[in-house]
Formats: sequence, C-alpha cells, structure tokens
Amino acid sequence: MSYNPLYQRIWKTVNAIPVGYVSSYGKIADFAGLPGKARMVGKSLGYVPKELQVNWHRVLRSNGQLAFPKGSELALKQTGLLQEEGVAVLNNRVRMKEFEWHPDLATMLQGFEY
DNA sequence: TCCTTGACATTTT
DNA sequence: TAAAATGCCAAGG
Repeated sequence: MSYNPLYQRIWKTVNAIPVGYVSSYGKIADFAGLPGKARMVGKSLGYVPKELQVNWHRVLRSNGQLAFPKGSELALKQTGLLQEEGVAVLNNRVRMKEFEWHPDLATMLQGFEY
C-alpha cells in the first residue's frame, strides 16, 4: 500500500517545513496525526513517488542526526541541500536547538484536516 | 516472517 | 556540564 492517504499527509507535512529549518521523524509523525509512528514516516519517505517533490532532506532524527549513514551518498546530498538552505550540518548532525522547525497551529491543522 | 528505519537510553569525549 | 556517538528496542512494510 504505497498510495495511502496517510502517506500523502506525511509528505504534505514534510513539505510544510520552511526553508532553513529541519524537523524530526517523530515530530512529522505527530504533526501528520500519527503520534508514535515515526517509522512510518521514514518508510513513507522511501516510497515517495519521484514525480512528487518532497523535502525529505529536512527530516532528521529526533536527536538531529541524519537518518543516513555518514558515508552514504544520500547523507552527503542531504547535507549539501541543508547547507544550501542555511542549515549548518556538522558530522551528519544538525543543531536542533537552532534549526528545529516550530510549526504554527494553523500549519498543523492543515495536516490534520487534509 | 524478515528487513528496514526511528526513538530512547546509556556511555564516551 | 553539555554535546555527540553507539547500542538496544519497537513498529511498519
């Protein structure tokens, strides 16, 4: 079931992250109305149709670390994209204290009401 | 059922 | 002390 309304909601929530900010899988899951389903978010990002544009590179782990191994090319790509957007990435790690996305209520409601 | 992926806790620097 | 790295556990496809 790759074409699931839940997935679309997750992708929508991910795309709601503004440039220059990042969020965690857990937060995305929460914002998407799927508390505790962070793994589903990670899986869904892997099932995103290539024709859709999803800001997967703005989604990190709860502790700010990238979800890919440091040597992975995806990780390097993600790092590059984030840095281009103004997010400092050091050792596959992002300062959540500085770059964590603080969504407003309206944004969250958009995800819930989708 | 097994594999992949994220969170949380603990330990190290 | 605080921040970062590693390991273990749980959930979903």
